Amino acid sequence: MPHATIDLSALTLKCHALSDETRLRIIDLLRSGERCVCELTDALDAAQSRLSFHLKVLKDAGLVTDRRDGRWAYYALAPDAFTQLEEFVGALPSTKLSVLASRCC
Amino acid sequence: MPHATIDLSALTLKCHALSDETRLRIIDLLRSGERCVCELTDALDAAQSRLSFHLKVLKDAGLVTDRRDGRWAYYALAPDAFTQLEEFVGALPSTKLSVLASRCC
DNA sequence: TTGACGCATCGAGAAATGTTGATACGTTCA
DNA sequence: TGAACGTATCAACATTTCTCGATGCGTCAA
Repeated sequence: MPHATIDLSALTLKCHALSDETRLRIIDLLRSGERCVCELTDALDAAQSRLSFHLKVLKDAGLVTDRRDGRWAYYALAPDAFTQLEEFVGALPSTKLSVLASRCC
Repeated sequence: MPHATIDLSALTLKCHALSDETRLRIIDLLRSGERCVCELTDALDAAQSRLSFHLKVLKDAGLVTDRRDGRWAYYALAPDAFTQLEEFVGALPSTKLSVLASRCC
């Protein structure tokens, strides 16, 4: 009962999403505003299916949002998610995980 | 030349270290002070080689330090590393990756 | 010096993650 | 309607990560 009940999946999802170079580069490109997938494939010189895969990881983690416009899909950062994760990482050395997991992300 | 020169390994190492439930639980146990490996194996009910593996991941990421005392190895959190990572995550949506990578972590 | 202990490391296998090319789906425009 | 486009998804494979048991090394105590 002690730790078996804590759900850490939301936390590990977010951290995992930031643990890949391609995804950090995507975030870097979205810093200046939303981009469609084709702009990202051009900028990163990566296959389109690869970008879709990584964008899904980022979206499932809640770090980006997507928007459909005609045949284009635009992705943008979700700044609040970064703020939450920032607080989580900062509090990690001093706050009980059970508290963080329930409060955060 | 644009992004090929940025070394993101230190950043991805740290984020990857936080993307695993076992390692988050280790951090949770180290919150109240340093612990030897055998205390962690007891608390987490995990094989000793498994703990050593995850402790190495955390250590390579710079999130924990280790200290030898006789036949025991004591691990402790490295709070500064969490502070740095906290700042990195918070700055990510607004600061160029090249700047973050060179400054941070 | 020998044996028990605590820990790191290794190899092998299992599981998860990432990549690639192909295909399918909805949209736009002729 | 049909063809070109942008994107998501899939299957297959490659790569990485994790787990487990075994082994080896240093330390301590008898």
